[in-house]
Amino acid sequence: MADTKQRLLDGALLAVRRHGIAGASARTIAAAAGVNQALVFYHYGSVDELLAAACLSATRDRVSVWSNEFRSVANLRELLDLGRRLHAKERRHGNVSVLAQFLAGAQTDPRLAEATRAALALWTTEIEDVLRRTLANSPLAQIANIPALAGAISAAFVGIELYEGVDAAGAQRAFDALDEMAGLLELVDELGPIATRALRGKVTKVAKTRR
Amino acid sequence: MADTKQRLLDGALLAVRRHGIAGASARTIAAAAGVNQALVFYHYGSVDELLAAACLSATRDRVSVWSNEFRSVANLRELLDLGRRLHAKERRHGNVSVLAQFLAGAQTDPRLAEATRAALALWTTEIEDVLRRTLANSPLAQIANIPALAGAISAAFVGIELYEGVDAAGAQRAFDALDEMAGLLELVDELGPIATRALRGKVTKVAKTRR
DNA sequence: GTCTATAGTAGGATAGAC
DNA sequence: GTCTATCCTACTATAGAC
Repeated sequence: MADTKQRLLDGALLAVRRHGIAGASARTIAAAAGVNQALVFYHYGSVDELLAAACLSATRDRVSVWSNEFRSVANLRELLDLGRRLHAKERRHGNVSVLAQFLAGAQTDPRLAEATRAALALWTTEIEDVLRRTLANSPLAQIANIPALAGAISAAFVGIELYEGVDAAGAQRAFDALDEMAGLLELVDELGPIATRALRGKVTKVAKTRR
Repeated sequence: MADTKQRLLDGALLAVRRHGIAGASARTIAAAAGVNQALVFYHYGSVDELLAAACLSATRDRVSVWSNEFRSVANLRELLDLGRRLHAKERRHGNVSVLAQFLAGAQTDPRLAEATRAALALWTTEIEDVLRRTLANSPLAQIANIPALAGAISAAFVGIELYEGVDAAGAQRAFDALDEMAGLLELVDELGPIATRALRGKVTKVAKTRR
């Protein structure tokens, strides 16, 4: 059945959630999936291959769930707020630190690295679209490299996810701190026409010297 | 000898660098340290315990190496520049992704979690001092929770480290993007007395409503 | 496609000689 | 303190019955 392949994908994620990437073996995965251990190799050839497939498939699922929310984000603060809701909800379902686990495992496993890079790119693309849209009329757009900034945001988010695993309260405070920073950017935006024009002028100057 | 305990600490790091946290076994560690495998258990009781000790000891070493540099940082941009130099140099010595590896392993291992939290706190404290010093005269200080912001910065840094493992060019671009953001903050700082006063006023207002 | 059985390997941990 | 030898467990992967 095609059902078994799917169960193995789900089982792989469950095993990573429960035991970390290090403890996700053919046996723990099969147990979590409720299928026979040999089927891992029959359907996917190796544990690594299954993990890579699970990483991509799961990320595709989650991104598509949040895709509409990303589309409705109107400014940086809302993006941060979405990030926070996403963090909270996905964590409750245990879907969060999984990507971070894959990322860690990818450091020493090329096959996993390829899949993880692709999975992260799915999130980054969503953020990129938001930035392009929300920064369209901002001086920031002139100075910022949007895809690069999107990558930085994704990476930072993953870092805070990992941080949460060792210091939950600290991670919560970190999100608060980013809220404060976003609030500051908002204040800059509301400074009034004179200051805004001055800032825009400076930014344009800097942007020129960069080219 | 006390020498053997040290060799095991070094071997543990070497093993994590080479094989990731998942591949750091008593055997690979002992091989990297050039000592007998049984000594892991004689000196540290278990592999986890050795890894925890290695994480703390190594972080203490690295932090003390960079401590003077942290002390000479005068503004946010210099902090970012230090972060970049730190990233480059430590990575060349392979000392970088180690903390990220520990952090990933810590997600499913309480003993490792404790040590990793403490190790990360060593870096965070350094950053906290820098922020407190450099933001002393900035409107930012009123609005920002300095320890929380330091935590966010540490976590984000670790995230970019992990990101580098799957997409080196992307990580490089992420640093560039953060440079651009720091540049923007600098521009805001240089806006001139009128705009600065306006911003300061707004910030004070916001800060009040928060209390 | 799915199962059992098993070969072969690697790892955690300990006992006991030196 | 350090070594060899070893036990036991868990893992990857495959062969072969059904």
